[in-house]
Amino acid sequence: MSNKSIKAIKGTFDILPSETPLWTHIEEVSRKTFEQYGFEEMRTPVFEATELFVRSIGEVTDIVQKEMYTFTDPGERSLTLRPEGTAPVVRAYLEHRIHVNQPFVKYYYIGPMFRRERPQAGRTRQFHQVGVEAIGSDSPGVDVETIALAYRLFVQLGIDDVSIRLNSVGCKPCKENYSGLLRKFLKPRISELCNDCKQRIDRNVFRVLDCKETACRKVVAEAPSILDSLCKPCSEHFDEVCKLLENIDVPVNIDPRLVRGLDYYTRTVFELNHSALGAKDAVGAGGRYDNLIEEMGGPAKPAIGFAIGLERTIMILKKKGADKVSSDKDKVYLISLGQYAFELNFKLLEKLRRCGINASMDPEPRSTKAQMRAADRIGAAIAIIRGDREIEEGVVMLRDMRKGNEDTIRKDNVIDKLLEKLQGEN
RNA sequence: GUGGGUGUAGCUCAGUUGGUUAGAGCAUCUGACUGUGGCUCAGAGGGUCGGGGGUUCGAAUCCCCUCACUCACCCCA
Repeated sequence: MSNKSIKAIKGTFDILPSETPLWTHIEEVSRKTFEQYGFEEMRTPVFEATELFVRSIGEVTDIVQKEMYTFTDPGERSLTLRPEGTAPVVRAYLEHRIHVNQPFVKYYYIGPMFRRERPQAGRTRQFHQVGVEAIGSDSPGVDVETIALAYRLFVQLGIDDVSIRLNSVGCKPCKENYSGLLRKFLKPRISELCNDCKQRIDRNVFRVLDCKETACRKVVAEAPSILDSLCKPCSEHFDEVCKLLENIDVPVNIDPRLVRGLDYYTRTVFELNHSALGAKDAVGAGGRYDNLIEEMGGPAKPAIGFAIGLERTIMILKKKGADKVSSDKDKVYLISLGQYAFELNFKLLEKLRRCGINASMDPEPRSTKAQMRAADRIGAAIAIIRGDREIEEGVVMLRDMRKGNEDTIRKDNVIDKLLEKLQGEN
């Protein structure tokens, strides 16, 4: 390929018509499932003030430090393409003062996110997420509803073998206590840890728990559990979450080593994993963020949410061979033998479309064979064939492309006959 | 940011120790079938062999540089 041609930029990709039905299917299933659970759609801009993400995600996180698409607009404002969906929703929630008359709200969003990472399987620079945020309650029931929804969504998509990891990182004091304990535990064993983890002890201790190096895992296996460091309210909250989850048969594995990358998480955190994805196998994740809204200058409103990655969901569906979605409405193809027939068909084409029938025809009257092939290729249910013979008799021929039989009918009855046939099949 | 791998037709890929007009399958178009798709058969179109430089009588093949893509690590969904 010539390197002069303009190509989609690294980490982005086109979704061609052969793939769009799968994407719209996932979006439709998501919308339907979210609305069953009482969530409403929120749409926010794809770019925001940079400050929004710096404050919410956390200044020292990798996302903010090196992965954001940040630019200065001609008005000298620093803007950033959203790297995740929670902060914008929270911003909109506060900006419209929704808490004033709606103490508890449930939102969902669907759309592209942007992070400048090195692309690889299941990770692109423009990627797509669907997610939810439930704002205004710290009831364990909301945690459970949210986790159940995440699980349900995958089941609805035909993925019933996700595994769910669940943990609680506690409230702020719990987190601080535990990070102290963990440091105290790790410092004497620092020589046993990998180089990355040696630095993590000071920068972000929790991440040591997540390390995949076997040496680190060995050390971590004996580390104190965060669940033992929770304060009484956090501990009771977590127990209640676990109990309720059991009641409704959502399978979770409690994993005291589960931590999240974003700073704002508190208490319940969870991750949905699938074996088809390999080492980094998260397809969805979320958790509580009880302090974020207050930290963003709003009222003290506890909240919880999650997001799932669509590219990864599609990877799973493809590996399962479940990525073929049923085709839409039946189509009709008009075949013209000769110029005059072509003109008559062109008139009929528009009439059919006005009746709500999906109809198309060749842009020019080619050979019968070529037009038949075209009809076959688009998967037409019915071909309307018209040539000099039919014109002379005032009829058209309807060919059922699946059965292979043909009917000759009067041209004035075409639409009624078509509607009848198409309806009979659907 | 780090480390591997791969670049030949729209797609998937062959291409021998360097050898002259660069191949196959799929896809597309045309025909066999002068008005009928899927199957079969025949034919056609489609390539600056990623780019640049070097070695050589001769380079897709060997050397150097470069670009792109890809997988993994880091981190995240």
